[in-house]
This record gives sequence, C-alpha cells and structure tokens, in this order.
Amino acid sequence: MGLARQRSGTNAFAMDVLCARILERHRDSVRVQKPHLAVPNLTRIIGATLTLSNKHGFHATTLRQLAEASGLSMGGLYTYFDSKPTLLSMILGEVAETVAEVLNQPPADVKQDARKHLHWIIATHVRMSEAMQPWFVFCFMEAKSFPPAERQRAIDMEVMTEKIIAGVLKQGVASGVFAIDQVTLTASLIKPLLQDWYVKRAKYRRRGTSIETYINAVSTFADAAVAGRTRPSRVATGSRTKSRQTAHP
Amino acid sequence: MGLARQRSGTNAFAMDVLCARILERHRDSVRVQKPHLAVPNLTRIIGATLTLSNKHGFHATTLRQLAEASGLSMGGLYTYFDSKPTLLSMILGEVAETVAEVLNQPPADVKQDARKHLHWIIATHVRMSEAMQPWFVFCFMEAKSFPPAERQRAIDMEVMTEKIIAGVLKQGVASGVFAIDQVTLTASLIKPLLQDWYVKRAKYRRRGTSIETYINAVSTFADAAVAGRTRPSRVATGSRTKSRQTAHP
DNA sequence: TTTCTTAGTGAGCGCTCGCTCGTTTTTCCG
DNA sequence: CGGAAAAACGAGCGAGCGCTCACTAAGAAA
Repeated sequence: MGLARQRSGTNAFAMDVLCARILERHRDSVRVQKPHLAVPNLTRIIGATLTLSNKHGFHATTLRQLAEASGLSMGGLYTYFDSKPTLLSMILGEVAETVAEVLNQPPADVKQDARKHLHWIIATHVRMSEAMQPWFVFCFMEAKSFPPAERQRAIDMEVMTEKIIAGVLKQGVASGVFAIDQVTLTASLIKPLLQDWYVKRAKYRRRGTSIETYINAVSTFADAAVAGRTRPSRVATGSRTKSRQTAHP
Repeated sequence: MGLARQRSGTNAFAMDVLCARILERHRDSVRVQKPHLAVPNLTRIIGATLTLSNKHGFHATTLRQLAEASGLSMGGLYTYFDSKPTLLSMILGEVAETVAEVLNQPPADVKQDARKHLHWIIATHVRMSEAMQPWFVFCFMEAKSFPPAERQRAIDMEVMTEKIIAGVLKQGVASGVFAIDQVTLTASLIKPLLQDWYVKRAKYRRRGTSIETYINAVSTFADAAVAGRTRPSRVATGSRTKSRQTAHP
C-alpha cells in the first residue's frame, strides 16, 4: 500500500523508504516517536546490520559493532528494537511484504499472455533483487539461523515465488503456449536462476555482466525450457514495463 | 589418489573414507596417531560438526555441543584440531579436493561427445552432492564466514566447476553440436541448477522428487538452453556410468 | 525561566564462548 | 602382568557477548 502509492521517479526500494515502512509496522515496539529522528536512525541501523551481516553473518555481528557503525550507543539501539532477533525479523518482514506486494500485482496487459507474464516475473524479480540486494542476500543466507517463526516465513516466501512461477507455467500449458510435463519441477528450476543474480552478485559484477544481459539470458533460458510452439528467437533487450519497480536506475 | 583406488562396491564418499583422507592430509597436526582410534573419532567429530553447523551455522555451534555430540571431552577435541577455524578448513579442503578429483576425470568415452560430457557432469555433480550433501551445504552456506584463505579456496572451487562446464560448452560449440552465443553466461546459469539439489534438498525430499528425475530435468533444461542441432527428445533415465562416484545407492 | 518529557548514553551485569593444562584412564608391549 | 607412553578428561581462564539501567542533554510546554 505504501509501496503502491509510490510516485514514479522515486525509488520505492530505497533504504529510507523501506525503513519508514518498518517503523510503521513496528510503531508500538519502537520507543522513538518522532519520525524525523527515527527514520534516519533506523535507516543507519538497518544499513549497518545488512552490511555487517552479509560480511560476517548475523550471528557474528555484535551489537557493539552495530552501535559503532550506526553512530548510536548500545542503549540507543535498544530504543529501536527489544532484542537482536527482533532486528532480524524487522528485515525479513519487510522483504517478505515487499516481494509479495510486487510480484502479486502484474500489470493487466501482462496477465493475459503467459510468455509475457513469465518474462515480467523474471525481469521484475531480478530488478527488485538488484535494488534490494543486501536485503535479499540477508534473507537467503541467514534463513537457516532464524528462529522457527521467522524461518517458516522465509520458507513461505520461497514457496510463494515458486508458486507464482508455477501458476504462469500452468496457464501457459493450458493456453497451448508452453509444453512442459513437469510444471512444478520446471518452476523450481527457474527459481535458482533468479536467485543467482543476487547470491553471486560479486561474480557478475567482476565480469561486467549487465542486468539487462542477465535478464535476457534467463528469459531465453526459460523460453527454451518451456519449449512453446511460437518460439521467439530472442527476448527484446531492456524491455521495461511501466510498473513502479523499474523506477530505479 | 586415495579416491581413485577405491574399489567399486565401496562408497568412496562415505564419512569414514573422507575422514581418513582428512587425517592423512593433517597427519602432523592431529595428535592422535593410531588410525583405529583416530578415524572413528574424527568421523564422529566431523559428522557432528556438519549436523550442528547445517542446523544453526558453524559460528553458532559451540565446542561444548560438539564435544557432547561426538562423545569426546572439550580437551579431547583439541587432540584432533588446534583451533575451531582449523576444523572448518579440514572440511572445506576435503570437499575441494574431492570435487576437483572427480569432475576432472571423466571417463574416456564421454570426453569425445560434448552432449554426453555435459550430461555426465550434471549426473556426476548431482550424485556427488547427494552422497556428500552435508559437506556441500556446509561449504555453500558457511563460505562467507571463512577466513580469507579458505574463502578464496571456496571461490576457486565454484569458479572451477563453472570453468569445466564452460569448457564442455565451448567444445560443443566448436564441434557444431551446441549453438550458444554467451558460453560463460550459459555455464554460470547451469551451475545454480546443480546447486539447487543440495541447497534445497529438503524441498525435493518433501515432494518426492527422485534424484533420477532431477538429473533428467536438469539435463533436458540444459539441452534446451544449448539448443543443438541433433536434439534428443528425452534423456535416458537412470543412465549411470561405470565410474566410482555412482557406487552409492 | 522553570519544569517536564523524550532521546540517547555507556559502564557494568550475568553468562557463555574458545581454549588450556594438570590429572586420570586406556592402550600396548616386554 | 607392570609400567611407560598415548589418549582422553573437564574444571577453570580471560575475553567478549547480549542486554540493562541510572543517568544526562535537549527541546517543548508551562
């Protein structure tokens, strides 16, 4: 909702926008009331948490490091969360909410055409994970050390994305555009192709692989796998929809 | 070398075989000399390390838990390694060595045919990761918290596998069997398909997806992506080579 | 100005960590 | 056997963890 109203031209995935959403959701547990103080502080806390955790792991990140990196004191941190696990669940919750919100609202014109829809999901997911890379890496790498409730939420998030893909594949098979005999398995093989972009981001950066090149390659790869009748020879490069998630550069 | 001499019928990827190889490599730092004591003890230590680390993370696994789970005392553990990071590098080193050894020695008949070779790599990698699942998961999930030297080794391992795939793709393009314009990028998209089997093993187990089904699906997927002229309609199910890594059930 | 509220501080608490070392138990061979 | 060498033990160490709380600074209300 906060996300849907986002003006185009503003980055809906910017740190401070996401952190403002976190604040809204945790308004009664965060003890700082004034947004003009709370938003920048929480932004620095979350930013430091993502940076440090993605380097050494969340468990290995100490609150003293976090205090130093975010410019607050030990006690100051505890006016923004009541325990270290809470901090973790703030991040996970925001990612889960955002992913669900974005992927479940494809533009109307895209829904009609299974192949278009598949390409939209690929492009949207890759671009979203690019804009929120530290967040995605955090969820992926730390999921196993989450407390049970958060862990289940991470699994649900994974399952949801796969179900969305599977749904599109099924639609494509029904309308005769795709020819797949194991829809679920195919969907679960497309998923890791989306994840590779953020899990191994450093490798692609080193090689100079652009996000458009990557989206194009995955789309071509997926097209070949779903083996439709009308097989396009190439996916248009840089084809962006008008939707908000492409607002960032 | 220890691996190459393995008799067929014996599981070359069994815990105790791998741990015996670790002992050999660390003979001068392990203080227990007698193999009939050292092998079973180290096997229990490594086993407990993998189990506990894959559940909570290596960093969160304490030496007291490890002592309890392996049936040794705190002090007893330290006759097998001199520090916690050493224990980590024992595991990583063994995986790196084994992967390199196995994937770099394809059967002679397979080397000639690029498509066969690609299928062999897929089947071999998936079967190896199945037999050594906890080891592979450990390396994948803990890589970011390795000390720099070990971390580089993990990256090298990743790069090596990808290079092997890329090499086969290049060969296939040269011999006209494959038609790909971005060999490296295609290779780096095949890699996560191999990893998904062990990273998300629980999901596939829950769904009852057999290893043969998975190998077959990935092979078909890859075949479609490399878009050769002579396109086989289906990969033979359960086609095993005579090589040692298929000895386990 | 004075008072009251909110945001932020940091030394210190209880606890557990990785690791050590003097001691005890087990093994093995003459 | 007996006894020395090898292996295993586990209480204890200093360090550093997550977290607390008596406190101060600063802005708003009176």
